[in-house]
Amino acid sequence: MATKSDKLIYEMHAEVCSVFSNPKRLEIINVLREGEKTVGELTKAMGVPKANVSQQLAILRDKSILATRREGQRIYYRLSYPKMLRAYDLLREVLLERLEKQGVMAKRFRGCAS
Amino acid sequence: MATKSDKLIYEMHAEVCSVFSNPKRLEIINVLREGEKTVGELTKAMGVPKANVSQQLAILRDKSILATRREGQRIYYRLSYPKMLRAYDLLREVLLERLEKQGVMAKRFRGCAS
DNA sequence: TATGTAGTTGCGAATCTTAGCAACTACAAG
DNA sequence: CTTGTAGTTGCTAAGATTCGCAACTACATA
Repeated sequence: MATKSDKLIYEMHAEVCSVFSNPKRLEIINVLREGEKTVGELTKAMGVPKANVSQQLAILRDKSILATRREGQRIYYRLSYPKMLRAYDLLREVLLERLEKQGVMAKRFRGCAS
Repeated sequence: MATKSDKLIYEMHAEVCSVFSNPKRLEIINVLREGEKTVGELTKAMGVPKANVSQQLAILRDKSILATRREGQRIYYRLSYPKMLRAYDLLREVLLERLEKQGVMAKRFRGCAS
């Protein structure tokens, strides 16, 4: 049986993972893969209101997934844990496998050979 | 700039990842690591009401993260994508690194040498 | 000090998630 | 057909997330 502290770990684990449960946060993480970026650069890359980007950045910063560096007026964001990128990629692979499997199913259903 | 179909991929990616954003689902995945289990076994292992476990299983099944096999009255659940376990482990490592870093900080703050 | 640019924060409304409970279906054995 | 065990589903209240908007702080330059 799971102990009380097991439960606590699962909760903290879920908190870290929940970083990945939002498309905008995933996009931020993916853009930061190339290296550190300012809020303005992220905003432009994503085509999303600055305040909204800043809110997502705050969530990532609070979970210490991102670190920052100020340079004059600009604030540069970067990834704190490059390991997250491996998890990101693995989960995207799972998505792609799933889509392919479903695609094959859809084709079979429609009676296509290829 | 991110295209419309990029956005769609990010959304589907987030959907897959959101599987990890709940402690009970993480526990289910972790228990299934040992091999397939019935709902009753999961319920016992987790100490959570059966209906609640079943709901989480339904979410995982709908996202095709889990597959099932019936045997008499019992239904066995198993992981469809073992890759998810690697992502699970990587994200737990991130958590542990973060905790350790914070632990070190806390110790420094309290002035402990070790 | 005043103005502009970069970024953050607070708030409210709409939406999604979660958990508990009761009622339900599915199978097996008598 | 009835009873028991295994699992699922529908409903609902409480709580969490998300997004847009306006107001805010921080720094630089004049």
